[in-house]
Amino acid sequence: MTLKVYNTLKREKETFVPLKAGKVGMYVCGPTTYDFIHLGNARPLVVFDTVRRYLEYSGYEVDYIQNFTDIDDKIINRANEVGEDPIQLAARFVEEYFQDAKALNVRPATIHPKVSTHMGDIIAMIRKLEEKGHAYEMEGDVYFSIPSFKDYGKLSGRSQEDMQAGARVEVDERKRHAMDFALWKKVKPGEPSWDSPWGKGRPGWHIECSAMSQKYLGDSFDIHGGGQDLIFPHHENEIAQSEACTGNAPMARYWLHNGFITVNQEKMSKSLGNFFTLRQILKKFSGDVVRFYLLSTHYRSPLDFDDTKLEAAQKGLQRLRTGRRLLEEALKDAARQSGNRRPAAQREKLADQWTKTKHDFCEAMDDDFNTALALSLLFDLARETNAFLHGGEGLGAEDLELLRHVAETFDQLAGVMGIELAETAEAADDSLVDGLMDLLISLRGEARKKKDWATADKIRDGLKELAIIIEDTPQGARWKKG
RNA sequence: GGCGGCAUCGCCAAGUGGUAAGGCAAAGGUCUGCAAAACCUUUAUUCCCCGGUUCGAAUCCGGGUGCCGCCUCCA
Repeated sequence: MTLKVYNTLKREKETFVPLKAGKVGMYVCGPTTYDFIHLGNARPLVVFDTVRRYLEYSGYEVDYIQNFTDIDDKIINRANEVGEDPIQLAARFVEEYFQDAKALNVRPATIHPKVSTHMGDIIAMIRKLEEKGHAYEMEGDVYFSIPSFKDYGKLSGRSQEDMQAGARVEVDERKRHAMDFALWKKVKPGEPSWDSPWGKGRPGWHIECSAMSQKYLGDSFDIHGGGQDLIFPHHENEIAQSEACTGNAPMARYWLHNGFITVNQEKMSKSLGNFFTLRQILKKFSGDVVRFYLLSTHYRSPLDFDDTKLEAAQKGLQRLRTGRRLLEEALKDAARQSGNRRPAAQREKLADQWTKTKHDFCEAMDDDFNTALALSLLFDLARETNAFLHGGEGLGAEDLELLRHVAETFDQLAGVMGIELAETAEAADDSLVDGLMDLLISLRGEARKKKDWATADKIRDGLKELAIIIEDTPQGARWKKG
């Protein structure tokens, strides 16, 4: 099977072929750390973390680089507002970022480079651009010269003429071309600054990604990811800087861009004021519900946000978890393992579904990471597994072996999506709670034997208040955290 | 004005030429003391509209309508 990815550069799906066999170099634009991330920021984190997991599942060794923009106008402005040192403020939100990422089960990148610790690399690249005639200095500022790079516009599909006509920003008169952009900004009073050949100053926004991706992944690498709004100007400018600097093209072979989160069909953004921070959302829903919700739509489609969507995601995820739990109980319940194996037809039906699931899952993910389809396959497998368990009492050795395979597949495939279905060890390992629950359940069992429904229901309702659900089964009552 | 995307059941959503996945919600049934969970059954002759190509289109082409995004910091 071959992986196909939609490449923004070509505007079509292409077969993915890495530069080096068995290895993938991947760069994803990370956040500017001046505040908590919002849900819109969370989407690329989850999407590209899933891309990474699937590449690894497919056997690739992945070098995953995600930067932090820790020097920037927004950071300086925020720092001035709250009276905090900008470098310190940025560092603080880097820490907060890692907490959010962990809640979403987003693994740390191989390397998380920061602008503030790569000044030498950035300055060296600007100098090289200057030497090659792609950059010019004006009174301490350095600009990239658009006309010096003939491919400018190839990612976003604009011609240089289009852009000149469409330029609405106030044009700095000193620039040679309206669209020339800053590589280095001369220091202003009260701003953090670094020494450079052009005097004190700080880097422009785009140069960091060119310098840092080159440092860690080389002149040319496999995948560059980010949100659709970065296509222009950010990624267009990265291409100009990197390819002008090295003379090699392409900077990245595959450009992947995720769609936006919208609220009432409008883009969620800070300027519209319609954003929700991840922290706000995590007060009502767990990180894996948010992750499940984000992956339930293809990554390039827009995704509309509201609570009802997350509630639906929560219930769907719960259904998968229940299926996984019933499976675990069957595997552990010695009483059911009576040796009366199921009819072969029943077993074959489940075995077929199991085989089909593994195959179709890869096919779905190979088709430009179709996580929505991939997740639906887990539902199909869950239904078939539940039906199998529902279809009789005893389980023979062959049945158990099959169920163990199914359980393993559930965990593996859900793991590719970054979702834990099996109860985690830490959640299961609470002997005090277990002991108390055993006691309550046995008391309730005695009440039920005496048909004392009032007492039995009081215990069940009381526990429900504490978010513990009691379910009666022919094998006795069981409980779970709601 | 330039460039791009989207329109599929009440809601979400997959499906790029072969006769509409999946989830949530809803209805009926099995199980249950009642529940819960699970299972079974039902719920789009139809994919924004109008033409066209084709043996055959949600899927391709043309036109229209509506919505959204980028072109300025933004994931």
